[in-house]
This record gives sequence, structure tokens and C-alpha cells, in this order.
Amino acid sequence: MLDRKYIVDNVEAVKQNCANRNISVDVDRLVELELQRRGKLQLVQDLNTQSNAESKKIGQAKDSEERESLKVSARALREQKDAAQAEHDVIDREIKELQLQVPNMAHSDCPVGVDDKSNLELARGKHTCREFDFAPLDHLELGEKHDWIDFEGGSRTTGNGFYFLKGDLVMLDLALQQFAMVELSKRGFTPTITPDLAQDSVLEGIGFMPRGPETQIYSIENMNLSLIGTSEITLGGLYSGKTIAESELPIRLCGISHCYRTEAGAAGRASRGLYRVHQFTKIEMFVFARPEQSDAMHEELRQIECDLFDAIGIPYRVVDTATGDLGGPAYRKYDLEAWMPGRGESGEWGEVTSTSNCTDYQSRRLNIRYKVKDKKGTHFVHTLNGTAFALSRALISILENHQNADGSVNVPECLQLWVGKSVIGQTPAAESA
RNA sequence: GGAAGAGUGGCUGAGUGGUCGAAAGCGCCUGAUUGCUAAUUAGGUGAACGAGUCAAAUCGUUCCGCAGGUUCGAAUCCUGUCUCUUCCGCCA
Repeated sequence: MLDRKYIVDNVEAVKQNCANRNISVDVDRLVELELQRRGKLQLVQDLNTQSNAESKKIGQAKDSEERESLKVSARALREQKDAAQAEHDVIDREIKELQLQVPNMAHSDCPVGVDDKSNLELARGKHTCREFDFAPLDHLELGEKHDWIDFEGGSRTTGNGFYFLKGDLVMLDLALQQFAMVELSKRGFTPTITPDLAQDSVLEGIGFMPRGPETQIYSIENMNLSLIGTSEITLGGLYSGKTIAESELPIRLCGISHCYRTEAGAAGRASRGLYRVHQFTKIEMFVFARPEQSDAMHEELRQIECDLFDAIGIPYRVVDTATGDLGGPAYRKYDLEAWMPGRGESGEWGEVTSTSNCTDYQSRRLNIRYKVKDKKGTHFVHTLNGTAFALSRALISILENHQNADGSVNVPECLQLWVGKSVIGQTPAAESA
């Protein structure tokens, strides 16, 4: 959420930003209400001052007659105060509602455009898209062939969109997790296993709407808990309400959790197989930084994502997300899109990671501050997040890019230690050869 | 899951209706002093919001887990809720 003072002082910029992001919010109304509210607040405080002073006199009153007469006037003052406070609160609630709709400001370098058509390709990975001398299978066909992925069993036990992973694909999944955690801890990230559930207030702080009609979130009946859609939620929530010493920043965390998404309304061939599922595992990077660090931190996260996908030999492109395609909390967002040969007619780019700089948008809601030693006051930290591996999609990219004509799949060298094999899905004869 | 107890400032901890933003100690900061890797001593030391200022100073409001309530007035009484501790039960 943006600071009200900032909105009032930068009305035109905020309005332009809303337009760029294709979000309509009545900013003028918000500003008008906020100015009204400030006046009311002053009134409330004045009345409270008087009311407090009157109450104090009662304690020092000489006799009960004086006491009684003071009580009457003090009660009247309090009632006036309560009335003014109630008016203030009505205005405040309306402002808050509007304020929550205002998206974060966008980075000045963000491509401007109302949707993803304006996204800008910034770079390509180290590996080029492979030319196949056979007809490549998609990950579902490969998964069925080797009994690696069982959607039928998933829907029988749980429901449509759930799946079982089996056999060597599980080993590959775990290897990716292990590899990412090792790489990230080398780079100063603290490995973190988070809860898979979080309180609704934390979800809201991060920018998710847990209970609305179009929610992406599964929630628990009769409790204020929901299944998390990403460990960004729990990692951000970990510091909610805290004031961090400046010297501790930046704080780099890498979380592993299951992620749950209802995916209401998403369907179609582009969502086939593991691409869009209700549950997957994700390794997520999360950083708390000082404001002046956050741009550089964002580049660092992007570079790590590139390094990880370079390491597993996947061709990808880096996309700078256009204003209209940014989520509400993001100031700037980069996506890595991996080449998926089995996607669409003859291969397509598919989003595998996403890294956002949310500046102080989340920390303001979650009340996460930092303090500079020996200086008065506190400031909001900047928060950033980035995907290391979303396992389901990383698996798609490996299966489809590293498949062989016989349906076996080469294991990237950096993962072989944990998989225990250099090729998976070979016939027993080939394996012993 | 059952029972009992507790949640106060950076930390320990006092405070059961009015001068409490809150004793005391520790820590930290500033100064003094003794020439010795420290002791002694004086003073200072929370945050948010609003007003004010070039910036300060200053003033006001709020904050004693959280949310409500009672009252002229609440850290203190009442209700709900969360968390922690101990004991019991259950259990991978």
C-alpha cells in the first residue's frame, strides 16, 4: 500500500501510474477524504485533550459536590470526542478501502503498456533452443511413458489437477531442491522451511485476498488460516511487526514450501499437465533490504535465477514486465520464460520464474521497519522476492529439453550427484550397457 | 485435548482505578574524574501519528500481547482472542 501522504503530495503521478497499470481507482476521492480526515483527527485530539484535563481535575477535587459537577462536564466532553471519533473512523475506513486498491508505483524503466503484449525481452540464457532430429514428446507423454506422473491417481484421491510424482522424477525433483538450496546458501541465503499455512492477515499483508469470490487461495473452514500460494507469504510474515537493525540488512532467505492455488478459471491446452496445478513445491528467495539497496538486490535475484537455469541447461528469455501486467505490490518484475518444446504446436516460452521488487508496499502493510543506530525514528524496509525453482515447471523444462529419441532424459550434470544417474527413463538393457 | 499460571520499555522486573510513558537494576549514549585495557560519578536514553520549524526546539493524541467493554478516568476491573510456561492425556 502506498503512503497516504505520498498519494496526497503526488496526485498526478499516482493517477498516471494507475492508468499505466490499467487499474481504475478514484484517487481524487481518496485525496479529498484524506484531507477531510486530517481535519477531523485534529478535532478529535483537541477534544481528547480537554476531556483528559477535565478528568484529571476530578482526582484532585476537594469535595463530592465539585466532583459530581466535574463528572457531568467530563462526560459531555467525552461524548463529543466519541462522536467526532466515529465520524473520523467512517472516513478512515473509506480511505483504507481505496488505498488498498492503489497499486505500487512502477519503476521508471518499466515498459508501459496495459497488458503482457508490452512486455520487453531483455536477454536470453546461455543455451540456445535445441533443434530436434526426432519429434519431441511433451512432459505428459514422457511422464506417462515412464509412469512418472499420475494425474488419474491424483484426481481419484484428491481431485482434478492433483497428481502423484513417482520414480526417478521424484529423484529429479529432490535434486533440484537440493541443488538450489546449496547454491543459494553459498550466496548468503538462509535456508528456511516454512509452514504451508498462514494467517489471513499475513496473506493480506503480502497482497493476497484469501476469502473473496475469485480467490486463488484455499482457506481452512472455521479458522483464519489459509494454505499458502507461495512461501513469499510466510517469509514476509516472518518479520511482520518487527523493527530490524539497519546493520542486519539485507536479510536473504530462501524458503521451501508447498504452494496451493485454486486456479479458478484457468484452463486450456497451455495449462496442460504440470504447467498449472493446484499443488507444487517451490524454492523461493525473499529479501528484506534498505531502500537504497533494493534496485541492486533485484538485479542480484534476477542473476541468480539466470545462473540456476543456465546450470541445468535450459534455454530461456528474460522479460521485463509491462506496467499493465504487474501485480499490485510490484514496483518492477522480471520473469524468466523457459523454452518448452512440448508446449503449443511446436514449442513455446513458458514462465518459470518471477522476481519482484515490492519496495515498501508490503512492509507498510505488514509493518516491517528498520532503524538506523543512534538516529531517531524508523523506516519501512523494501521487500523483494524471486523464484529459484517452481518444481513442477522446472521439471517440465528439463523433461522436454533434455529428452532423447528413445524417450529417456539426460540429467543435468549439476543434479547427477543427487539423482544418482546421468540418464533417467532408460530401458534396463541400455542402463547396464 | 484437559488443568493451572503468565504476557509491562533493548533486557530483567515493580506496579490492582487518578500526579504512570510507567519504579529499580542492567545495557546503551554524553560529560566529569582517576593514567591504565577498567572503576567511580552526574545526566540522558522507546515508538507511531498529527501540528510546528529551513532544520531543530516545542506542543498534542495514541501505545503496558491483541480486540472490545465498564468508567469522568484503566497497565490496573470485565469479556473475547492469541502466544508462552508447567503438569496431565494422546501421538509421528
